[in-house]
Amino acid sequence: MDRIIIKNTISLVNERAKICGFIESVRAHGSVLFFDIRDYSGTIQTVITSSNEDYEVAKKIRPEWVVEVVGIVKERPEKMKNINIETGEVEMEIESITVLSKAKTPPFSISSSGYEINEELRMKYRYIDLRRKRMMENMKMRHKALLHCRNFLNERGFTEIETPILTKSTPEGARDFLVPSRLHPGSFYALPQSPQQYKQMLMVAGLEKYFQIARCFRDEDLRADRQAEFTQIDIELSFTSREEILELVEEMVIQLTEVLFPEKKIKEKPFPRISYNEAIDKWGTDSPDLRHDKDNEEEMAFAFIVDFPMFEQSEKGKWSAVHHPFTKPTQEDTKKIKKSPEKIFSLQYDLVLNGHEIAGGSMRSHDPEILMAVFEVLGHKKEDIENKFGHLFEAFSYGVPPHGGIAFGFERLLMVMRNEENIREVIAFPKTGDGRELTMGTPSSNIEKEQLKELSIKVEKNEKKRGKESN
RNA sequence: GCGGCCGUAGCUUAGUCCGGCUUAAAGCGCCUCCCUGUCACGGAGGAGAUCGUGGGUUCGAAUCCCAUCGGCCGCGCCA
Repeated sequence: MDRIIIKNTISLVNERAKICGFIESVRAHGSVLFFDIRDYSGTIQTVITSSNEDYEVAKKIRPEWVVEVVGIVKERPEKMKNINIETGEVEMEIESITVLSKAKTPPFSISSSGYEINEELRMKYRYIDLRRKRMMENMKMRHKALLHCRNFLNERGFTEIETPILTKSTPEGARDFLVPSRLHPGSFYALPQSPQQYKQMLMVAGLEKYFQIARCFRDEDLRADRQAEFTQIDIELSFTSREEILELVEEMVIQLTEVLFPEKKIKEKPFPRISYNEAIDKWGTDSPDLRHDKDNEEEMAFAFIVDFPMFEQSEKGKWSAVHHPFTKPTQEDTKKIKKSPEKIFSLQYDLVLNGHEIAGGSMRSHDPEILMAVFEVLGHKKEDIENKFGHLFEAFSYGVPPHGGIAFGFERLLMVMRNEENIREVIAFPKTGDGRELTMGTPSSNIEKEQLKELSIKVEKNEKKRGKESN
């Protein structure tokens, strides 16, 4: 007999069926036993009486054991229906029950939302934590949202392309995670902070409309809405304009909201375009929360922030790019760019939602002279530029379509959509505040000497930190 | 790197300010027994805590002091 998923039992009244799942709760009444059984689709009440030959086995069954049940789905008598659960109009009369796996008592309750439970404990036993309804729904919505975006972009002619995870350290920007190379002792790959340069080279390749669901890595300190490892929906297209890109992502997130989160109200359509200077003047931030009521989780206040300054200056007088150096300045006179960087604006844009920056992008400099001028303002020497970005200049020298793009911080978007305060709630196995993953116990210093030797790595022991090791 | 908050049974917390009425309390969970219609089942009983760790002050420390470890949030950082 094939196993059916629990939510489908509703349509099988008076039929024999097999279900599998976890014991959610046990209610014992002498010679009648009720088990609520849960699988990923839902929960159903099952019942067994002392006349059943499996009754003695059933009496020993405890919450979270994994069982297989064969029985008859019955409509419940009117007064025994439970309108509070999806399958509350039916129950399964157990004919036979088999224990597939016993379970220890879980270290914490999984019937609650889980917010009250010590997070370190939740992370250590994440595979149990994910059993709770809220987490299960977060994971399912994550899947649906990603699928929605993938389908949306596919329908508009975008090609999904995977760029390397083992890539090259990028100067400036965030710290890189480095990976030692065995075949090239002393050389390192870096994990991508974003697929930025690869996707621009795909434009040189003529692929025109690219997207990727891209894992990105930044070795910086974490925040409630920031992880070291995260997912971007990364988009780039050729022969485009700022407005075309804004309209594309606007349509994508409006559809996403209306299809998957119909309870949400989008405050303003089309999204307002607000200049950076106006945002700073009015709200003192470039990611303002524009909701009427800041406590209203159902209100989605999207806005595009545009017209960013190209450069910002540190206290020491060093210039850096507000976004990244590939962003196209609005000024095309390279002399003016170099002479007064403070006056230069860029074709950068951010999408903000309820006080969170959820996407950022720009039109890119495809003119090598402008790109070079920007690098010079940033204080790179000519040979440095050749060394670090020569590949991009060379690529551009073979003909490059004007192009631009955008990248979504996917988890941040999802976090807001799911009314979560923390990005960890929408990630299956997230990192703690100090960058550890507690289920596996990463990072680990428990590396075989032989492995280190192959990689030509010597480790200076840091006694102070060793106590934190999980393995 | 800096700042704030936090750490007491398996879980969530009370007690900490103001040291002794504490043999450290409660709810949930767990174990045993009873119960044929519950669905947060109910009833009876029971086990379970060297109060994060180390040191100090004191006749006496969960409580005061010092150090240390761990967690969360924020700042820096995040092209």
